[in-house]
Amino acid sequence: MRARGARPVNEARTRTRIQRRNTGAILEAALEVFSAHGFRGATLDQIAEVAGLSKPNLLYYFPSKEAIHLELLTGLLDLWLDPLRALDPAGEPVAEILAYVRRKLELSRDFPRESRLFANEVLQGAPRLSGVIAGDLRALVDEKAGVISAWAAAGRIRPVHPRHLIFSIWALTQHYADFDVQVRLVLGPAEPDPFPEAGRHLTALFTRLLAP
Amino acid sequence: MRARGARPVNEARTRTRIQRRNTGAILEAALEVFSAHGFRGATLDQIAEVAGLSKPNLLYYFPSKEAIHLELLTGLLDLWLDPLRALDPAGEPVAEILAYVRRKLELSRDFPRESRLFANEVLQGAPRLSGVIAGDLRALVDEKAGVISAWAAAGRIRPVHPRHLIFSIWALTQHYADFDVQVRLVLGPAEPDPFPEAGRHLTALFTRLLAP
DNA sequence: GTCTATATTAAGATAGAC
DNA sequence: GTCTATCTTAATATAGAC
Repeated sequence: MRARGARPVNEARTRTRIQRRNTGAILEAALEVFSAHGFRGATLDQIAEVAGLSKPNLLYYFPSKEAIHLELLTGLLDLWLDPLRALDPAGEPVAEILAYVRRKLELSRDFPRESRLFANEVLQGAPRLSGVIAGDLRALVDEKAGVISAWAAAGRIRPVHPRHLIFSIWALTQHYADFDVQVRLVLGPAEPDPFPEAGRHLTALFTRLLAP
Repeated sequence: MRARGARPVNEARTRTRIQRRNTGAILEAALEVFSAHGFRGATLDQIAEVAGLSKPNLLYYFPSKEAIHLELLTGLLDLWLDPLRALDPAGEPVAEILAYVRRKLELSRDFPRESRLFANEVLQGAPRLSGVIAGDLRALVDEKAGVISAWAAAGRIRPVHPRHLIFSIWALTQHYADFDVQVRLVLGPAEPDPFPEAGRHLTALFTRLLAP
């Protein structure tokens, strides 16, 4: 046993490790609860219970409920926009767009809670995201819309409104995360995993829309 | 001036007229507030203020916040499902489906709050709608999926997964209501009304997908 | 039918012991 | 760092006068 205050470096490392574990548990629990009930519908009690911590302990790591929510939203932006960033102007047009669709559908399958977190936020007027949407996201869409327009002008894809094409990709892929409950209830128990069929359907849809 | 209690029939009519006006104002205000903030995020104070009534007066007409919300949801179901019901097996296949798309897009344009009310509900697990979805809605989709399959089998439209086609129509049209804020922020102020362009885009999309 | 006043509960946040 | 206890506010709902 060492004296109190000794080896501050190790102490710091220990604290950091605990902090990381707890911060991670809180964010994971918050994602679960916020995505299922929205910001107002979620309670710190629920998040604390899911995280396995006490409510005051949550507020030791984050200053407020709002701060946890904001941390989640901003932390997820990159994950959410990376597939569009990856659209390569030098690639084969139809293959590039189909790859984007596939990656977005994989996000819906693998990160449905993240999708619903964003959907909740945008649905309620995007109060915390309007800046990013009107800024970074709009700039990115403008850039990629230019790429798509150039492909269409060169006859490498059929003519299409580039921004509405991007909206269509978002709408069609995110639908399988955001409306997951409805999709599964309508398909019924005989089709427990909608994603393989959804992938084939969307591939056909965008191929027929775009292949020259 | 007539004696208290006289002419009960007229009294009743008067009450009924006031009741109708107030009940309508409450539901209109509730739609505004619930669609913008979700069930938990909405407060009776907000609804009362928008309706121009006092909070206790709200609860004179409806037994609870939950009851107002449920009345809205169930009251909107017909409006929401009618376009799919109208899909005519005897019509020209591509025209029928394009008409369905157009009617759904018009619903998004003209009743965006209703769309967001449903979206909020389904997004959060459809706690109050899962019965209808697994029942009436699923039966309706099954029926119309049969029609679409028959059209495809007869070579009158290109082969397509009928249920995922219906999901695609829902996703693409409702996106313009549910993600309206994002659509407008990304398009920017130069394009203040996304719907005309959206209509042309979706017509092209479904024509290329389905026209044999 | 409508209002003021209030009961009751839930939820975000803090104090202070350990 | 973590907990129990508690403060404070806000929100649903009700009582009771008019």
